[in-house]
Amino acid sequence: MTKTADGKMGDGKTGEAPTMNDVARRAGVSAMTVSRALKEGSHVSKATRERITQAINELGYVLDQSAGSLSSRRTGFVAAIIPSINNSNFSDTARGITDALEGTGLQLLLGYTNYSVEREEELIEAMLRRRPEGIILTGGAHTPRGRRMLEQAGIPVIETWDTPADPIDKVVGFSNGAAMELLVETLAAKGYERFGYIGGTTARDTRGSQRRGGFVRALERLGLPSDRVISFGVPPISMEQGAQAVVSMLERWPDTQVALCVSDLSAFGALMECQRRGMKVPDDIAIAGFGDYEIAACCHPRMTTINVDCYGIGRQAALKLTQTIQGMATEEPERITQTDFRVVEREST
Amino acid sequence: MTKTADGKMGDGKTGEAPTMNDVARRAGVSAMTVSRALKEGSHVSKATRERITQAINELGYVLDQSAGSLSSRRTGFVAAIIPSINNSNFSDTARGITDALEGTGLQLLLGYTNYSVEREEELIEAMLRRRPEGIILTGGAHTPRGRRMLEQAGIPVIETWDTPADPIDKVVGFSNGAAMELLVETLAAKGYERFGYIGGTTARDTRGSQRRGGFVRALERLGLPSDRVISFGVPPISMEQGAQAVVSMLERWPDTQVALCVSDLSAFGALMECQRRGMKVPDDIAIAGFGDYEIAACCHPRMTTINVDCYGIGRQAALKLTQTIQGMATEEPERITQTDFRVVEREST
DNA sequence: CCTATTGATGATAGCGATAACATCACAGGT
DNA sequence: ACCTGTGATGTTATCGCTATCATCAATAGG
Repeated sequence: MTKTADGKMGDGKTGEAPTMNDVARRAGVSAMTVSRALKEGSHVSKATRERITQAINELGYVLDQSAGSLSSRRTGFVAAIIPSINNSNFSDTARGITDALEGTGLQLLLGYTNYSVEREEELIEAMLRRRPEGIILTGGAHTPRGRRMLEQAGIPVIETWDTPADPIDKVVGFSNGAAMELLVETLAAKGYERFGYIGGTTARDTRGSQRRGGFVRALERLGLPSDRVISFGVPPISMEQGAQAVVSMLERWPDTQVALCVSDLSAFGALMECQRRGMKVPDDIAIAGFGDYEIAACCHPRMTTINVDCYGIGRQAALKLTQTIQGMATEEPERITQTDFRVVEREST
Repeated sequence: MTKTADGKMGDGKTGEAPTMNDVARRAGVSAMTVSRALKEGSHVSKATRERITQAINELGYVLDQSAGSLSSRRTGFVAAIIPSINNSNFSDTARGITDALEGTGLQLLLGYTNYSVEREEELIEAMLRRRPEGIILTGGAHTPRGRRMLEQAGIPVIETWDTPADPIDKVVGFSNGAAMELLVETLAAKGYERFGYIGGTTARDTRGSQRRGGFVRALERLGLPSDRVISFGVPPISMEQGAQAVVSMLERWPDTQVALCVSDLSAFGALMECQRRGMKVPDDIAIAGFGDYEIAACCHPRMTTINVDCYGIGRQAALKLTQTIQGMATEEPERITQTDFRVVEREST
């Protein structure tokens, strides 16, 4: 309950929210001056600024940015679309984006697709309606219409988490296939020969498919059998599904020496299930994941996995975006940025 | 590369994005009719609608919603502020919100505070600048200015994940203290007597503090010692910190029978650390968490915890919001909604 | 056949801010 | 004293859309 002496009621439930004009009138200046006072680096005298600040506080005024952006033709939005908000790899990327946007005056508009390109298309349109100044996507697989909208939007587009063959604009990512190949090679060098793979069904999860592709390629190159592939559950596959999948795998190919999983989550599920069945990891079976989630470093035994710079992907994507937006001053940033990945060998292999 | 015959270039890189007037001209109607054609439930003849749709496709037009909302005084935004986007409990809530918003034409504007009320205040202001039609917060602890802004915003405010003593407007949550009390009682009934608690330092994480409060209260009521409290690390505490904390606990109070943790994540870290040290859970020490994360159901041994309806909190909050926004038609929804929680007894206790 | 109702469309006037230009006062340099 | 530059402020004209009212035709009811 604020108490005010003026005509309007002061309990915060004023019929209409105050506008910049209300502030201007109260401070005895023009609206333009208020606008200036609210923007850094504008010339407003100290005394005036104080009167305006006071008026703003008295009225409880909050700038209306949608009105402002219509006029200034800058919305201050950056859109980002990730497959899932619940997957800590992608939420790390979202964090990286937000953090890199901090202080730029740009705000993140976040959406998630549930790994569906159709949903992605809807989201692209919904975001584009808000006129973001740039857009960050996960992966390079889009519907034709989605892609067309992106191309025509006239804003920088950054595809991440992948290295599309035919990128729309800019890219910050890595080859999921190559990463998995590296993991296979590393483990093969340790003497493992009978590899199994656990992943989700079908191609909805493009990164998952690419990892499986890398698995097969690497084994073929090494002359090892590459057919022990379990596809289980709709991506993203859960811990529980990882547990079930490893059971299937052990039934079909009981002599499997090492199970590679599409992500640490399914790998963890598999690991726990093996322990539940009294198997020793890595002695009876080795297990490795992908993503280097928190859990991989903490579980027992600690999990071998591929570390991916999720946060860095987000940061770099946002950086590239802001450079391009404010850009022109400095050089245009590189179109393609390859991010690092590395095998983290731990106790599970 | 679209090919067009008109003056403008057709490769999607037209200097200026087309506006509704461009569409109108091309379709031979007024802008108003285009606007109607883009809105469901407006009277536009089939033939006209088709011509407009075609013009839109040819031009690659996308509605500018910021302009629209200025005019219609409805932004179509709902703001939500959560402590962390990386915590699956809260991202579940965010999912619940998004899902409940689906089809309402409302879009989520998501921000996270990193458990800082100062950051929350900044976020509240940033979001309010976008004129959301409602706002969903986590917890009932805000800065005075943050609270004032919320009260004056003139939009429905929903506080979640908690039951504030003095709510701003509406609430969807549960008592974190009561939930922890229930857990203590349940375990005490099984015969445990020497309880320890692992949580983060200080009050930044209000829900964490309340859980600890419930722990102490319940034990006092039962006449059991309530001083075995380890505060370790800045909230939210990680798996790794949980592991370290349980070590401290065992050093100080080696005969602790059961360790309750502020969340499943720290509980999991503790569980793994105990196994690493060759302790049997629950025989040598029992462990329980809070939140019923995916990991609790999947680890070995499976973890006893408190299940909280994270997704439902989000869903119900968003539902309450949309009801209030479109509202008036039906009854105003209840101000306070208590959500369920329950003890899930598993193998770790 | 006349009025009432509904559907389809257009014209006009903002929504609340800011860009761009216009003033005016004043400080310095000469 | 004169010119110039700059800081402080105001005025005007949009930004791209939609609310609202107005118009006119077609349909329905009696």
